[in-house]
Amino acid sequence: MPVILDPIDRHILRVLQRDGRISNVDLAKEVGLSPSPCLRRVRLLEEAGIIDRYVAVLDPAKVGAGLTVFARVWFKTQDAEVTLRFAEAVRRFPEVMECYLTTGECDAVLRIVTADLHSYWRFQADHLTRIPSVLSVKTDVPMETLKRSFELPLG
Amino acid sequence: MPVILDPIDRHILRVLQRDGRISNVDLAKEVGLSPSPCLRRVRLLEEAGIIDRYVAVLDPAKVGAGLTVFARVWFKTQDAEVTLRFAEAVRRFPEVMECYLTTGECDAVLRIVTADLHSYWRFQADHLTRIPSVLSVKTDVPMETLKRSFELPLG
DNA sequence: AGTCCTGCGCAATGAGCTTGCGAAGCATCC
DNA sequence: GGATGCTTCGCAAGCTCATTGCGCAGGACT
Repeated sequence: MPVILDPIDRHILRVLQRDGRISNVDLAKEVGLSPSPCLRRVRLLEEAGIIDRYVAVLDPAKVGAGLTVFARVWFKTQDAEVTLRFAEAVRRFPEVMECYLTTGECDAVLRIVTADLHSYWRFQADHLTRIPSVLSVKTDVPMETLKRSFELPLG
Repeated sequence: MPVILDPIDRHILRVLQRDGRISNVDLAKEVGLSPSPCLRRVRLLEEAGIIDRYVAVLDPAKVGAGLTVFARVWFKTQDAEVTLRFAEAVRRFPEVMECYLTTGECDAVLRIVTADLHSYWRFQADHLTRIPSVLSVKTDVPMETLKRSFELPLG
């Protein structure tokens, strides 16, 4: 069950993280295999869940989702009930791209995507702060994206 | 130059954000077109930069990158020189998946991925706090991921 | 040395991609 | 009001690529 990753597997993963739609023959050439064992390895990586899925990455600015906001959230209380309800609420909002429960300064970190600052404040007022679990919200608003990578480091 | 998105284009984008490797014939069926005009639309979306790229999404836990940390960074000063050097430094670290320059409470927000908390503190001590621009760092450490979506809302 | 096991390359078949072409819908302009 | 030009569709042909089964080589264990 635990699939070991040899250098060729890591090479495959590195290439697929850069180009998820590369043809199998090109991928095979890149990693120094013939097409069939290369495809077999990819299938194994998929079945093992190491490759979770393939997605198209859109340009946020060009589809009316130009603004990213990081919202740090504090809960009213810290019980399981509260986090569960918060999770359910958050899952329904497509604007919330990521949601993490944290320990330390705040209780949750959200990455929220909207068209502009106007839409964001509307979302926060109308939806985010109305979730019963939420005590308060603090935002960090990026003015510029310096780096946005999708490639996990593979040792 | 400004490419307009009709409902079919948005439908295509929605599907490709969910499955970036769907075959063109299946995609065409899904959106109610024949394969050729469907492929043509996809090509146009790619050339317009609306589709930026296709990537394989890996399971972080299974490739030794199980820990995500949000680091908020404060700079020593606020000039262009400092941000430029910070950007260059950050770009070289594969652990830094995202980096945003922010306004408000802190100066930058980073999403950093490492194997575990140990590796993170080592990274912060050895690399992050040694960037000359950096005055201080505060971290928010997720204990649990409630949501990790790659699908931008498309109206 | 013999056997088992794992992983590679090769070849054939079938599916999907890609391009050119003709037709239909629609707006514009005499 | 009808003709013209533009856009975008569907169809068909050629070609690349994915997929599967099979034989073979190299290493481990007996």
